[in-house]
Amino acid sequence: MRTTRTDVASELTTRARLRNSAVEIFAVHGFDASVRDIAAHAGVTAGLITHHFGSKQKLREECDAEVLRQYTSSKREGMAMSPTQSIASMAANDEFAPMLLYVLRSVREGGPAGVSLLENMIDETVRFTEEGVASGIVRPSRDPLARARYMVTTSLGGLLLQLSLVPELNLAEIGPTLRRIIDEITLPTLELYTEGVLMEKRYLDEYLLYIGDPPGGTDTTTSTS
Amino acid sequence: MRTTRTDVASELTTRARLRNSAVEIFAVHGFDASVRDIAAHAGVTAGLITHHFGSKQKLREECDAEVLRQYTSSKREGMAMSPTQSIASMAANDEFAPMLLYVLRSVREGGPAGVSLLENMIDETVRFTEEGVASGIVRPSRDPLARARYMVTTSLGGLLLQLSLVPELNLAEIGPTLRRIIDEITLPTLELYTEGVLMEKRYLDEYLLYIGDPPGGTDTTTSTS
DNA sequence: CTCGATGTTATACGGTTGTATAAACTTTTG
DNA sequence: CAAAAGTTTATACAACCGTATAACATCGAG
Repeated sequence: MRTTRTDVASELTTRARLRNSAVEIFAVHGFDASVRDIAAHAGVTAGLITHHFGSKQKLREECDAEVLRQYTSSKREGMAMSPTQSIASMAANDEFAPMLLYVLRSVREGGPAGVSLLENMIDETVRFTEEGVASGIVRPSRDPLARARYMVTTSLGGLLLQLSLVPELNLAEIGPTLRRIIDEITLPTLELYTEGVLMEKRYLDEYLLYIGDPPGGTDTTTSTS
Repeated sequence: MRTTRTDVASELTTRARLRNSAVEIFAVHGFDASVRDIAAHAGVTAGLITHHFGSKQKLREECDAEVLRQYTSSKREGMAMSPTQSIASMAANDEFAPMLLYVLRSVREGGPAGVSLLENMIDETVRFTEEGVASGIVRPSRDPLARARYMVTTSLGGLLLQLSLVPELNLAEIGPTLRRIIDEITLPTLELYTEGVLMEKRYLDEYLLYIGDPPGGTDTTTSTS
């Protein structure tokens, strides 16, 4: 029985070592990576992983929980940020590279972990934009939740799409690659977010007319055109 | 030897039938779907597919080519459109559902087929926005190529991200799902594209000042800080 | 009618996967 | 020191994968 302090510590570190190895392999090679690859990366045999986690699914769940914990804790440091800002700041720290890539893969896969992460980011963006509206920095929206969902899915999806264009990126390349991508999208993002793309308000007005009252806005006066 | 006309026709239709079956299975179940599943969906055995295409890789390549052909031909009907518009118009036609889902999966996977499709869309968007700028509809950009790349990757990536949140969508649900997603993002897209999000030009101006002259401007003076 | 080419299936082989089991090794404990 | 508990490996098994091979079925050509 493990009673001594060193025993407990070594057991925990072994579990943690295997889990971290799994996170890295999952992040780099995707969630179809074999248990044997994960074990080899940790310098052990596949049976040890089964012995510690029972099944690959359980291992995956522990990885999800750990990555979620790392993600939220490394985000709580500063103030409220947009998900893109959070990711950008994490991309600056190479230590967070595996966790970050794991998060992106989770979201792209669309499983339960990815969905909860995404909903988390959307909620955060709603709060972030509300603060911005209150302080006069952000323009109010006719449907703040839809806008937050749109901003998160497009920015995150765009990042994912550009990442998937890089063939087999290893752990060392994640940070620089993310920073390069974020560098390249900074100008278009700022242009779009401050000036828009369309010169005329026609299309928006026509859509608002077609769709009727915008959600949330109790528009009693029929002020057309 | 196949000399008669009927022989050639039947052979071609068999190949086409297998190929179309493969496209559907790849579209719905992803590119990890087994050859046996594809064969079962076509009502044949796995050996027949190997006999006709040699290997799974070859089958995949023929599917890529066929889908690319369908995509470009079903797009050439109208005038120049943004990729999102093209996808939206295709989503209205349930017949295009497998091809459309296959295209989206290809792009998400990031293989050669997906990369060429994406580059194709970016080029098209550059031309599309150039026409818009010329006719006064679209606001000029400081870096038109970067903006086109940004618009394509974000809109397409956002679509992909929202699609991956729908668990195991079958062929009949693709059309309605895509239409629902596009409906939900229409208002935020129009808001963002006509009004932007930020109230002040500060952030853009500060970035332009920080980065120096926008690309295309040959900045010879070493203007530090 | 026979022959041969072609469409199709049945079967099998080597590889990889997740996982179960038991043995060997290491460390702690009584 | 020896017994026990925990750690790690070696091995095996069943399932599935892509693919190769040979046999069977079908049908037109000479």
